[in-house]
Amino acid sequence: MADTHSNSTNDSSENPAISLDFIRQRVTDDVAAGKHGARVQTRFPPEPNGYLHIGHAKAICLNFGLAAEFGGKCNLRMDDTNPLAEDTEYVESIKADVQWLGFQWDGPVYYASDYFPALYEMAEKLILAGQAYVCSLNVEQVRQYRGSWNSPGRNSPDRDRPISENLELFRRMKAGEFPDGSYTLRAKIDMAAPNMNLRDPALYRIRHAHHHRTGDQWCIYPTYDFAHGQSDSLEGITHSICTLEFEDHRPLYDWFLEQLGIHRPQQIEFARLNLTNTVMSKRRLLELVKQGLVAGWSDPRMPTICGLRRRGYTPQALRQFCAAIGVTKFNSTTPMARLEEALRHDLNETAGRVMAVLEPLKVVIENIPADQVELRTAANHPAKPEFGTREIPFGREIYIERSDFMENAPKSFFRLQPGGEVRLRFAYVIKCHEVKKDPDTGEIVELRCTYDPETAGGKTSDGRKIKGTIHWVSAAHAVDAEVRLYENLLLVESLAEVEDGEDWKNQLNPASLRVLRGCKLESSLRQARVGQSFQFERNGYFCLDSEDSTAQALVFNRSVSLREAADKSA
RNA sequence: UGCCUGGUGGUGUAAUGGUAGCACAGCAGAUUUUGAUUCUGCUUGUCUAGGUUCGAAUCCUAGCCGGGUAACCA
Repeated sequence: MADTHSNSTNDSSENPAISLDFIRQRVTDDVAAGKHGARVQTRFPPEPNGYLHIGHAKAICLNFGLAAEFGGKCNLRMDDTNPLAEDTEYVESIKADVQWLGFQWDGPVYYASDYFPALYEMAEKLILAGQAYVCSLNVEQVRQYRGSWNSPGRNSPDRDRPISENLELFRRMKAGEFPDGSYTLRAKIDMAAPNMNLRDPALYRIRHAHHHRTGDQWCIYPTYDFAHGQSDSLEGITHSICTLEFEDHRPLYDWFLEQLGIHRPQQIEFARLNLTNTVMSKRRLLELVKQGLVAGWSDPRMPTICGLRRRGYTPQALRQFCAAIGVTKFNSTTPMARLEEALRHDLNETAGRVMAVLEPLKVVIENIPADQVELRTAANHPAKPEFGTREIPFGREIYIERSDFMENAPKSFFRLQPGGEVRLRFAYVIKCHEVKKDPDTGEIVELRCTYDPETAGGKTSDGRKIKGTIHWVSAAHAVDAEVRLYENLLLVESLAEVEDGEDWKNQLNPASLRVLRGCKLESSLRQARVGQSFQFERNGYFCLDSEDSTAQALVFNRSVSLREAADKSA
């Protein structure tokens, strides 16, 4: 997929830091020591059972970034050892998301399933070496035999099965002679090991299931532990980076490679990303999608890569964010505001400015004839002349934001009020002298104003100060559109605050999506393309919705609001 | 309760025995035709207790607190 964001990039903040994080430090040391022939090869190994999210982006930036910085390579490998959960739909989305983020894997996409034959051979090798056996215990029995943290486990009654019998049974498992769950192949390590992962872990289980790539070729599938390290090894990975929960698996990862006598990558664990006010677990994300609580994986409220993309996040902003949060082993939580700030930082530099009125209030400028239209020149970026200018029509009837007018305004309010003046951005100063209301509801329906012809461009001829400047759109030229405003998905910062037994979905923010219809946009927005970001002046950064917008019915998403001064009135 | 692992301002993250810095947030001010941006300044921190050392966030000991971990998930 192409980088659909046409705005120019600004990756200056992605320059290599002066200080290295602990992983980069370690890789630096390894290279200096000539380990693995001073070669650096990483991999990003997602399981294709869901869509990638911002947490994966951290891992992607780390793995691909590391490879790039050390002149190495990074593979993309689908960790597809569980046919029950995986699907090609996910494979395709993962590839698209990685590329959109701006990374390209080395060579073809790899699959753990490509190694099923090799893995099978390794399993037989372990059986022959007396280090693996076929066990007939069921799930419940295995749990009981495993013991607990305080008590050692007991050996399986099948632990001392003769090698020849193990081999025969394993081959029959492969041949499909047994039903699911009837046998497993287990490593023979130590049922009293303090590390539970070493208490004879399962290597293979029987699953008469259709695999998204190997079809019905196999009915036994390797477990994560048996597949991951060896896959790394087969690909010549030097540094196998994963998240903290795999720390306890490292001894097992190393054990397999040592027993098999094959290339030994170094597993290094880092803390996964936690973000406030959102959900990140695949299970919960899937729950939102399945229950229709969001409009699919790409709902702009989702922390998925495709959701963020549709929301208007740029690859640059995401990469900058990942670089800024750093890599450690400390279990931290990053405020959502930090992510939003990364987007603003990028878009402030790259997004062209336009005017759009989200909640329109009609203003009639009485001293302009009905048929008069004047073109005003507007800068496309206040600080970047190279963005050029555009002509915007100005006439008798315009729309301004309802919130930019107040009848009984406090002193701190410096936009439009009865008898007061305000500057129309790029146009003239207007003065309000009449407020028209709906006789029944009392709602303000129209403002009658006059403009000062001596204030072309907004500068007064007599030197009087005009404090407020508001945006506006010519009523005769405005384009109607739907605009979607987004807020945090969750009301609470963390789901840890949810009490046991309570449905976490009670914490979903009812205001996470607010749809505004009949918004009045500057006509240039008709030419907006998917992937292009704009700043609607004073309102925030917006982009065309990639799924629901049509030429007849434009739909814009607010990517992120502008920062607002704390004391802003009204 | 075992094992693994971590603890630096409000939130993150540097300092690799030698001035505790940076970012985000917050506060105050300047500039501003976006209450944006930009710029300036400020507040707030080494989990605790001992020890080693001329000198400790860093090394040692003990404690305290947090996270992970007992799928035929990954």
